[in-house]
Amino acid sequence: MQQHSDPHEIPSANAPYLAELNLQQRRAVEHGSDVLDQAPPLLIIAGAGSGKTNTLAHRVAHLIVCGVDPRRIMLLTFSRRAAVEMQRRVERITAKALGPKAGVMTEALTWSGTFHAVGARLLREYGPSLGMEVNFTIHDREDSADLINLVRHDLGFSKMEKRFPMKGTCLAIYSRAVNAAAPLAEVLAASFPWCIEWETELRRLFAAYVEAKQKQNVLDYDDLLLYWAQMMTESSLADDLSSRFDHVMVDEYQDTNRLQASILLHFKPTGRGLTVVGDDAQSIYSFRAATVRNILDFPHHFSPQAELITLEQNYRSTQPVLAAANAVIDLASERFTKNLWSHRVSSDLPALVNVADDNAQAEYIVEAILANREAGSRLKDQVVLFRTSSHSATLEVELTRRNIPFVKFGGLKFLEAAHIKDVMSILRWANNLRDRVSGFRVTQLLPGIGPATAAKFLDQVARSSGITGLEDFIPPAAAAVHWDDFIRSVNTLHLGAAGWPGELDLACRWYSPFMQQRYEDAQQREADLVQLAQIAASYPTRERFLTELTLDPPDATSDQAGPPLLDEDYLVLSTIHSAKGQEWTSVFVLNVVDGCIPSDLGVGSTPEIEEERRLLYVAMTRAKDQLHLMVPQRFFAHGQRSLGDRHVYAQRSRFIPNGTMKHFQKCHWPRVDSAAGATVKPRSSIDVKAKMRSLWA
DNA sequence: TGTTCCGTTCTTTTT
DNA sequence: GAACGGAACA
Repeated sequence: MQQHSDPHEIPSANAPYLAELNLQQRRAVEHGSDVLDQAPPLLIIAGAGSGKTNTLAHRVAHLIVCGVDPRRIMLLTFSRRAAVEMQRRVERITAKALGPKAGVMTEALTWSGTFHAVGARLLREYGPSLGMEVNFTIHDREDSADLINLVRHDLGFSKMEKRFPMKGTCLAIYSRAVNAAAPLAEVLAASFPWCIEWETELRRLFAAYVEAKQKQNVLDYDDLLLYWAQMMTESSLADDLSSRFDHVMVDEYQDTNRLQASILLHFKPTGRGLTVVGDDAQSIYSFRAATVRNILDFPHHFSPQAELITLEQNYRSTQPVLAAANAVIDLASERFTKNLWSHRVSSDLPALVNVADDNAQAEYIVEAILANREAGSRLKDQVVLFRTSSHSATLEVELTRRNIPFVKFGGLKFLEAAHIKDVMSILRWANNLRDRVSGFRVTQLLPGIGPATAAKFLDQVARSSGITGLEDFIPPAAAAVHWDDFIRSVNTLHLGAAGWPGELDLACRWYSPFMQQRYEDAQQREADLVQLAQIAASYPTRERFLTELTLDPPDATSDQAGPPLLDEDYLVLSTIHSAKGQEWTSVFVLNVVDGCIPSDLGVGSTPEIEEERRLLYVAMTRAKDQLHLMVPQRFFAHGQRSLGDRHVYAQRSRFIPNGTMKHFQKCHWPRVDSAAGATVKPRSSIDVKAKMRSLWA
């Protein structure tokens, strides 16, 4: 697979596979194809629905057709899902141009994935040059929080007279400091002002946390970027890596953070062969330290500057949907780009639907969705979006009651269930006996063993080279019956004697009795383990399974439910964040009220409010034909104050002020038939009860 | 030392 | 409504 030296082989401007692109898209696709790996950097600002993914896929395909070795292309995406989708499209487009031999080429496009996944792969490869061990374990967010908690206890921070920040908060602070590449004091002042007084302790905590990770040979998500970034500051390694890739492309660049930008700039310092794509109006991940400055400042990092191409024609939405979305984003205090336009005419304005409460909201949506299905629209063409995973609870109950299949993205993940974590911990611990979080969890599965005994045992394991030959450790009486089997099973796994995926079966078989004892609903959980075994079978090795599952956890009910469900029709429920980059014919957005969008947690500062505005914009621009914004008059706030939950009277979101109303049709539901007199639904008694309780508050 | 129970605090979005 | 820390009990 060598590059063509003969310029005549470069596809002519009339290549049929490029025919359906518009002028701007075409420019983006063909940028630099006359000079191939000498191409100057390219920045594509691509508005919502402007064919961004398609353009990038065409660019990759075009490069391959022009003779670029696909093994020398790196494609960095925001999620694994996006990477898979991109790959699929590149394949299709390349096949049009190259016919049957295209498959071989696109198969070789192996360097595509998230920054984290690619980082993990590089670190396994370059680890030895960095003084790292290669068989490191990757901790997910919960594991990392657990480890930080252990350290927090060791340092005695868990019992101060004033309460020390909780493990999740500690990790969030650490993570932000790392990803924003900012000093601790700055991070505390900007994002965690209530923790400022703990700066000294936090610094000690983080130092000890880093030390613990290294001792145990584990990396957290942030380390995958941090070590990669460190590697890039070592010029010999950076040069080596840089010379392996002619083209580096980054999707969703508006949602990258400073650490990722620094990796990129060291990777391709001249910018040659670099393409980044994004839309500043859709930046919604600043809570993860993403900064929109990355995309705005991109052109100035290079000389000559990056070429800028803007895609403004929207192919997705009808004009009225787009007009409403534009009206929302127009009110943003800072706007950097473009006004989207569309040829797709429609007389239907987006609907702003007033309903009484959460229940009415759920009923309305179910009715509307069924009506759409009657009219020929599949469930799959419709989506319900929400700010917070818990907002869909009532709707989920209603969908279940009415027997409407659905899949939910975002929120609680399969891997977060206790029994799944237990089994995963067994495997991870067997893989790396120094991984204390896993060992701690596994050891305590045995009856009679709690934190103190587990800690003592793990100390011994750490001092010896394996798990056997620790005869001097005497388990407590209650655990004695299980002890030999425990040691034998873990050791078998540790030695890798059972093979993959047989090892998972072994782990499950050992674990099962403890699960039966521990949980009432063991039956249900047993089914999850079967599910896990199915997933495991699709990975070639234990290490790949552990790594890739940590970096790309299956979504709550989709991947988990597996292929059979994918053939069926189902409704999609998703957080707005998880809906990024996707589109549906009909979109319903829940709780478009102040307190939900914007979230009342996010109204502290102007940038936070602006991000919430963009979030609504992202939600609205997912719609092709139909858009419903739901406005319940009351919503249920989890009882933060005193006695239990309470209803809050809600205002329409501040992002839809009166001035924007002309873009919407206002509806009320249930409809009040004025001729026959108001058909008022009987009020539920909940309010009365709450009032009674509050008499005694 | 392990387990259970009770009171307090915090509650988003995800690789 | 969950998760944590502390206290009481086995």
